[in-house]
Amino acid sequence: MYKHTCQAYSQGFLSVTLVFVSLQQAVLGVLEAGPMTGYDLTRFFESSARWVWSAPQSQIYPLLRKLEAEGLIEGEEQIRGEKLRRTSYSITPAGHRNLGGWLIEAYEEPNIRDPLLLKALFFDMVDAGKAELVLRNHVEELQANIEQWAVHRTRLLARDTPLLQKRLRHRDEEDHERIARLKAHVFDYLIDSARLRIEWAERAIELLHLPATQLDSAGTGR
Amino acid sequence: MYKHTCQAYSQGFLSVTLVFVSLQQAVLGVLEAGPMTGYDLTRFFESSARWVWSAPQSQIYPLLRKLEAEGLIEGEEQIRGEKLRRTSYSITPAGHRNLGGWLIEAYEEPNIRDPLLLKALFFDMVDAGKAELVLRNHVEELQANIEQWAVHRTRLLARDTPLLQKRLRHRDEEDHERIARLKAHVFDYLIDSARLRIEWAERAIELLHLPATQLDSAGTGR
DNA sequence: ACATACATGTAAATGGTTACATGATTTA
DNA sequence: TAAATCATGTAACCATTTACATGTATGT
Repeated sequence: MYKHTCQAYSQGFLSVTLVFVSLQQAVLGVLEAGPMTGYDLTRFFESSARWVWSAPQSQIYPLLRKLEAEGLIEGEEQIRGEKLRRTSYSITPAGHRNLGGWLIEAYEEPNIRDPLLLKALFFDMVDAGKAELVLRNHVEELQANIEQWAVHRTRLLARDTPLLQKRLRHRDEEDHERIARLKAHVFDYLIDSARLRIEWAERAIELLHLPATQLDSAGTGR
Repeated sequence: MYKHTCQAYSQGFLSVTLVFVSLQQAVLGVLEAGPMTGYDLTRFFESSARWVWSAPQSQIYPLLRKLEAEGLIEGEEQIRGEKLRRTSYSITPAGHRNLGGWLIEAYEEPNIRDPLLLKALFFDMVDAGKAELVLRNHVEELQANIEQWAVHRTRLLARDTPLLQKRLRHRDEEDHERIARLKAHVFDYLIDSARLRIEWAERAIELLHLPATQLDSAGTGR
């Protein structure tokens, strides 16, 4: 997220600064499965059932031109029907190297910036019922997300998503199970963290409503 | 995070669009405890032991001028020593209303954009040992964060942070315990979600290294 | 014929990061 | 007297969001 700079190595005077921007890596990672057009990528990043990264259409096309200018992807013009031209992009060897380099770079936590937690910090300033509504809404949203993620997770384990199928075609068969498991595990995290958040929100609702007299007896332990 | 627009109410032709930007609300929320200078706010948002929101100094001063122009905060010039002028800002009644309105507005989940999950999705493309290093680094970082958050949580429960003490001075004594508990509960979440992430990362390391032959027997259940 | 999906583009505004810049006051 | 802290500012750049814009192909 955002721009991170990282001293990749600095020995003597040599010091290379890598800039890593994640939408770029997300696009490279998706294209690693196989060629796609800007339109395909747009649909993928715009909805994609709350995938790990999202981007509006207006970010995709300029990025594709930038990546092509840098030689990380390569476009091939195609004609559909009579006039409709479209460009199918594939990742180049340089793109592969760029992605691989990013993957093994040290990860630095972006700063936490969670608007709901920010609200929760100040919920004592407003009516408990109204604060509760905000939290209940959030719980419902999370529950819907969990269902979508669970479906996606199951499909990954069954190797039943279009992207994964394309990707596995150029990988050794003996690795297929490991690859599917690793990807599904990412959705394990999304599901479990949403569940944790639901539990947290429900406990927060309790705390909002506890009257002063009951507070001293309730547990604070940890 | 970022700009969200929300149809606060639309009856007949009346339609009010609220724009809510969280750094603004974070600053208002902090100033609700009591007046502060730009410098105080800068230190608070720059480090603040991984608080819920962060911002560099370069964002603070322009924001303060903007909030003052909108009448949400009010600056008072002070002189320290002979020449050094500084401005102490307090929240105005309009600022209070703005903050209160934001707090009870519906929360809409920002899109997930988690660079580590993105990396994890593609970890099958690189050497397992190198991917493991990235995850182990992350686990260490999280453990350090947990310690800081745990300290802060304990201090909140003991009503032992400067900001909370300032804040409680203008609140009914019978609410103090509830307020402290609510704020501490936010740090409960930070701590628990970091623990979950650590567990997830450790399981991911296992998955990275499982040889093809072992994979079929290991559990996938859920 | 009309709506929907395919396909690509641009512009303006906001929020965030990094870096540069300057000077006063306090403490060691 | 030098270093650290107090105090405030600006400029350039990047990532993201929202909105506008245009045209083709396909299915009903």
